Amino acid sequence: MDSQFLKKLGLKATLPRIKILEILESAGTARHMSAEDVYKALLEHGEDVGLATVYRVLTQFEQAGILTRHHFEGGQSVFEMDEGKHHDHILCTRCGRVDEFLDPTIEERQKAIADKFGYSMTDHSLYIYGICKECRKTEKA
Amino acid sequence: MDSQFLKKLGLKATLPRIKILEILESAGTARHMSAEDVYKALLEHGEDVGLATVYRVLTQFEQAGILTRHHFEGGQSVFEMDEGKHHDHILCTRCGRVDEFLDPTIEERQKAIADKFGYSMTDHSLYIYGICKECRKTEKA
DNA sequence: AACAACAATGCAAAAGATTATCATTTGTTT
DNA sequence: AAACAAATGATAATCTTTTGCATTGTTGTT
Ligand SMILES: [Mn+2]
Ligand SMILES: [Mn+2]
Ligand SMILES: [Zn+2]
Ligand SMILES: [Zn+2]
Repeated sequence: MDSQFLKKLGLKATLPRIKILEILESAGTARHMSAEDVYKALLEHGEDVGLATVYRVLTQFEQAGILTRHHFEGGQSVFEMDEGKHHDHILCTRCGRVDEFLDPTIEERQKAIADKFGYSMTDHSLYIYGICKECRKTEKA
Repeated sequence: MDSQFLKKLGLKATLPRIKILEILESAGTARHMSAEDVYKALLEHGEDVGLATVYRVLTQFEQAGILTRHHFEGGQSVFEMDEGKHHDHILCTRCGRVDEFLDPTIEERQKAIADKFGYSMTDHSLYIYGICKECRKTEKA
């Protein structure tokens, strides 16, 4: 039960939090969701949760370390459940497709650069933008 | 004269554009400026330019390819004059310090990843966040 | 140098995303 | 079940950026 999971995080097991957790866990392919996305998904499931609450809960989940916030190009923050392993993103600016990758060489180099400049690295963000294979196909017309 | 430069870009040589160009060219250390930063700098120089115009002109300069827009963590876009060579950024989340670097290995790997996933890469953004040496010193107290 | 044509500007309003306020409801503990 | 604190929802507020529109400025032409 998600209630137990929430309590372990020190969060009250409220209905909105349980529902948002369900949405995020069952997101499948559309793992990267904006607050608005989550809000709409809730409405579709017939759940009556305010948008302000969605924002609040997402921020709490982020602080609790169970999800990550990303700043993809163009406005809103997007969130995704943490599946333990860090990864970066490559996305199609045409159709919005998102793929995930982890490149040990890049990770390593980042650390080396931080050291070289005298920074203690706390975080990093890497986004690759491009046009996916599908979109290039469609566009050939 | 900046007027000629602007005309070559197909932009009318208006006072706001000339002044904004001057600000950006002479920014020195504070090369990474938000629209608000540019606006304040103009006011300090006694120039009476509207904030809306600053936003418009910065966007035009970006489209003309003479400056680059970045999305650092936390809010506003920042702009910097293009000095020809692409580079990435490492920044201190404590004091706002920004350093620039270019790592051929990382650039190479990014391209390889795009290929592997079938994307034709159009752009990428890499930010490393951390605490700079100075800030770590101050904080030891 | 004055003119017409059209682009650019400034102000204020609008928009979009996120956060804050506060009365009311809910979860948890007793 | 009662009591207390925490969480919610509706709405207002904030912050950044964009837009609308009347006015002004720039440029090529008389
Ligand atoms: Mn991801
Ligand atoms: Mn730079
Ligand atoms: Zn695509
Ligand atoms: Zn610092």
